Amino acid sequence: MSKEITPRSEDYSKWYNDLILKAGLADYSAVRGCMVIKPYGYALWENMRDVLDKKFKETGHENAYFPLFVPKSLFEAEEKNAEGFAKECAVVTHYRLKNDPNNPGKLIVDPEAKLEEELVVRPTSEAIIWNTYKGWIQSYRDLPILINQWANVVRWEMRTRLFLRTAEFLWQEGHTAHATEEEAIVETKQMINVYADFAENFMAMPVIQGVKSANERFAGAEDTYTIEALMQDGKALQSGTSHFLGQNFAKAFDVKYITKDNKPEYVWATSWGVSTRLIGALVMAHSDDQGLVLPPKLAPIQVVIVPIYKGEESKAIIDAKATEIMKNLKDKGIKVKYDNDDQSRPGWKFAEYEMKGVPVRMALGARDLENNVVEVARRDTKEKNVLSLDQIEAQIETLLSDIQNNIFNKAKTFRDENIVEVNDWDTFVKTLDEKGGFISAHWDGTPETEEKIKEMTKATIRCIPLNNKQENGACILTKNPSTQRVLFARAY
RNA sequence: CGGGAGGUAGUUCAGCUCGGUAGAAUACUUGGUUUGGGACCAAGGGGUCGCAGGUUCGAAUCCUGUCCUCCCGACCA
Repeated sequence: MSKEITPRSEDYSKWYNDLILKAGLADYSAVRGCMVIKPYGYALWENMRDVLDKKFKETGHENAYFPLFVPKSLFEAEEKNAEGFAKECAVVTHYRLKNDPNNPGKLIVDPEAKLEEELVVRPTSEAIIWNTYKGWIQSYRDLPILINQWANVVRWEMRTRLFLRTAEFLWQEGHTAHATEEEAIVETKQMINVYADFAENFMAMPVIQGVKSANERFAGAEDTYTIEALMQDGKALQSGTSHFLGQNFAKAFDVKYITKDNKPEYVWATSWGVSTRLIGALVMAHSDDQGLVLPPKLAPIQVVIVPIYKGEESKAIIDAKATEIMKNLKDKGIKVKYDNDDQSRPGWKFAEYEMKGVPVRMALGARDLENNVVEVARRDTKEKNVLSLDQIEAQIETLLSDIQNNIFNKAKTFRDENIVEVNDWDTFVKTLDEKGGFISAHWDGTPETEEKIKEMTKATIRCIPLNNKQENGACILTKNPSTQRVLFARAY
């Protein structure tokens, strides 16, 4: 069949692309670097979005929506932020097309319709949002502002990869304003915790929480907190970030509030986001050469029932039983699909749902009905078991939970096996080349050293883990004194 | 932006070296037989060969230009 995917061992990136395309998550589009998210991929995003949205609301945030376009003068207000994003901005310069007089049927940009001021298509929304917050904040009574928006952003990346880095992507961005530094820092940490909890308990993807080095920090932030995950090929993936923005944006947009003591004070800010990149992370974290492996908590379909019948009469009987099982599972809140499509045969369906990563498959045939059993296959281990149809709902519920735990543990074991402490340069380089993974090593704390290491090895500091153990040591490269280890890796 | 690969049927690709009526597999349509791991038989439909020029009696094939996509790198979430 044409639906085979390239094995990971042969070509990891080809495997990844094959998987996305053949599992029906996304397609390439006519636009460079932009992809079409297909219904199955979008369903996955919706599930992620719903869980996150609930968590944001539980932590006191509200959703709002700000414009796609940012006037250039606003965009450039916060210098570091502007500088950081400038080289990847799409810019709107005109607002009208007209017929090409020299080429009938074709359109040209109407030179008469040049904008007074260019509009930047948002690569992130701090500028437009802080310009707005200025009008909303006068007193300490107006604080905090805790807002999130679900949106698309555009970053004109030189090289793109499905989900991991696309020119346009979907994300959420939280933007909060606080009266005190302390409160803003608490918020920043709270949100990275929300992300870590989501990654581990829903995506079943273990992450390391930490702080970015100055080089890797978000443009315009005082501190960037990150969750870092490890992919199966040994490369790290930054999966979510939460920024403490200090008073940088408040100063840039002149956002002050009057304190209880009637003194003007700049507002403290945070911003935090995760994107459709998480889908790429999810794919790479668990999937295998047969296709996707999805965590039950996020899978668009948790259980698929495949009927196996001979003739119409047998089909009718199995239909009846399968429909009953489906109803009972649905009553338990389980997402079930009963695939009684007569156009494809069971074997084809088995392969297809494995490709799509459906966690549990039930195969129900006449033979099973006679014995009051059903064949249940789990996607993660590919184990098949014949289970009694009595209390099947409870058994499936347990199984789904087992699968969720199992794929998390598997990913965690892999991750833990791939964090190594390294104390000398040769081993550092050798480990990167041969094994990949996170390397815990001493660093002298200077941006120059980090830059040099990056140039020499392509490895960057992924983060300085939170609650990092303090110990004296010597920098892996310069041998200068160091007080703690940081995590290095090659990253996506 | 540098390097590489590519654009021919819905899809994957062959054909190009050496110019001569556009091919395969798969998918699709119809009919039949099937259904416990990607079914089988029969018939059928489907492509201005990325685009624009040029050479030629004749171009998917040769030449020039151009657009686009993917992969690797630099940049980045």
